[in-house]
Amino acid sequence: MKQELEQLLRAALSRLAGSTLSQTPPVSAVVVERTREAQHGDFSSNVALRLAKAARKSPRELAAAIVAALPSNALVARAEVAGAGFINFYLTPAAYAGELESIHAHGARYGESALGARERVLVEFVSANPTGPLHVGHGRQAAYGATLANILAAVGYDVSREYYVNDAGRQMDILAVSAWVRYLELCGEELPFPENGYRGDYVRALAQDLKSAAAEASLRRPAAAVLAQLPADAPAGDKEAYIDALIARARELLGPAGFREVLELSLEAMLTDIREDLGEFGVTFDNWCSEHTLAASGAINHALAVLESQHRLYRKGGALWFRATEFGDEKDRVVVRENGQKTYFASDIAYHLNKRERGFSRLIDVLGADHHGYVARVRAGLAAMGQPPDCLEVPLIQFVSLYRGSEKIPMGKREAQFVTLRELRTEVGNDACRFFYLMRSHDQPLDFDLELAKSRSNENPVYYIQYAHARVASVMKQLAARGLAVDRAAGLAAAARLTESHEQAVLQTLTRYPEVLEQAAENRAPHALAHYLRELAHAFHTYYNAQVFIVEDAALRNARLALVLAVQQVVRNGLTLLGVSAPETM
RNA sequence: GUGCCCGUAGCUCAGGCGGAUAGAGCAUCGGCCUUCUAAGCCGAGGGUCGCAGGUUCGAGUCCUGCCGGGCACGCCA
Repeated sequence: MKQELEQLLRAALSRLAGSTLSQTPPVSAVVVERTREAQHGDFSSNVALRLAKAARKSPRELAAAIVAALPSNALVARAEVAGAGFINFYLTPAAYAGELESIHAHGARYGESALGARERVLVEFVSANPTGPLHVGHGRQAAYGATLANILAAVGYDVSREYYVNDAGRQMDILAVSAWVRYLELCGEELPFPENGYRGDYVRALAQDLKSAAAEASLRRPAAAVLAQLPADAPAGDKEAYIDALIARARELLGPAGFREVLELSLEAMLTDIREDLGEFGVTFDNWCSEHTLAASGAINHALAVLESQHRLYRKGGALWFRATEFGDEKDRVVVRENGQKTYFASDIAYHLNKRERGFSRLIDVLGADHHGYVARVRAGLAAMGQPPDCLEVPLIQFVSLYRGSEKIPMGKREAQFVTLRELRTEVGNDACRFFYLMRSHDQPLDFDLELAKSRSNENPVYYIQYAHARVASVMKQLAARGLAVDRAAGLAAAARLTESHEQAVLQTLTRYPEVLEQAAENRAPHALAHYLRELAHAFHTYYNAQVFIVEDAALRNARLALVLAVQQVVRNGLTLLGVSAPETM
């Protein structure tokens, strides 16, 4: 509807070009918006106000000329000049009837559009290190990324969802050695647990896995051999030096293959856990991209070669540096350390170059807010490798604080008592969990109240929306119980009977859905959809209380049922994008 | 110190490519179940949009400065 009105305005403007206007204004000047007040019509445009100065006319005068030049259209009952020079559009009943019909015709696909023009977008999200279970912060990133991807796909982007697995580097060694030490404990060895090791219970589970997998305790070594001549651990010594020495010792005692076995098994177990956790949460990926595999394929060397060919690298102090400052970063960055090791940054830019080379024109990285320093660096890297720097977008997801009522739950990785996503989902349920994560803007810190999310009351917005869906289902059951059936065609044909103010309000809200989806996609703002669904549910509940749907008059009854079924359809479509179920009963 | 995010009703937050009288939920107060699910609806009160300037026909929205809060600034991963 909105786009059609914009086209009408553009047509009017080009008719005026050469006379009233010196030239046809740019497409971006033509903006049509929903009105806030019913007395201002259904849609409104401020083009005349924007163009008045250039046209050397008063806004109202120009608006009148534009209105006079508007082609006639079946959607528009009348267009008039109002206020300072706004052009207000009043739609015909047929316009709404047509949109109602469209909802029924498109069903689950209503709201989809071609806005994205099949542009290939890679949405990378979660990408948590596989060194422990996901926590509530990852949950927010998962909900955001999955929903954003759903919405982008709905408006016509060719979307791929990816999880980047940081399975190379020291933190994997630390995980492996943590699991191994727990395994040795299980075998009956007595040795201290490293200060810098991973302490969570899941590491003990990994040790159990190791024990059942390792035939005849083949990975067991005497504690004395493990600990011989190791430096002191914290607090007396350096915990970093200690764990590195312990890793080296493990490699030495188990051999490269044995150590690799421990590492692989731990990694696989963690990834399986993460994959299942996310799967239960309704979050799936098209690709799990392994850093280790990427590095083994030569991607990092390739990226470094590209940088070298552009003369963006230099040596200083034995290390290889990238001239990031030439691309807007605050300092140059090391890509290969003095010891010959490539940095995490090197593999990061290699990964992003790889994304581009796989054919994705737009890269969206969903990251935690604490990663914001990383954005300028990676963008600099992309630019230096000849990629357009604005192809990378990084929505930063602010932190989640958990509350039980008014009491804040302390969190912190170090204390090993941080709340996992699984615990949260188990306690409040997947639906409430996803909705609560999504109802706040992602750049706003989130206070997640467990009591509220669990409450089955009017305080809880999830149920409010789901209830609207279930209520429609209930109406249909009542209908059947009275020996009646819906005649959708008859209802749509009688759409002109939907003249009550509540019916107009429901229609008006329903027809906004495609606009909401496009806006949510363009602003990367899934929460806009959550808010819209609450408004739609409100319009419906109000209507439900004000009017009886199952009336004697068959034409009116079918028209109302067609309207109410359309509400159910749009609620279901929206909830599906949010990853929230749409129940038939509550 | 430098950079990023944020500051809107008692509380939690929408509204941010400038647009007409700033909204919602919760909380508070008052109403509505013999009639399609009351997990619902209707009504009332509640605001210096952090502060000060600027840009213009028009600023919660854009610009500058300040105040306040959060986060980040490694040859860690």
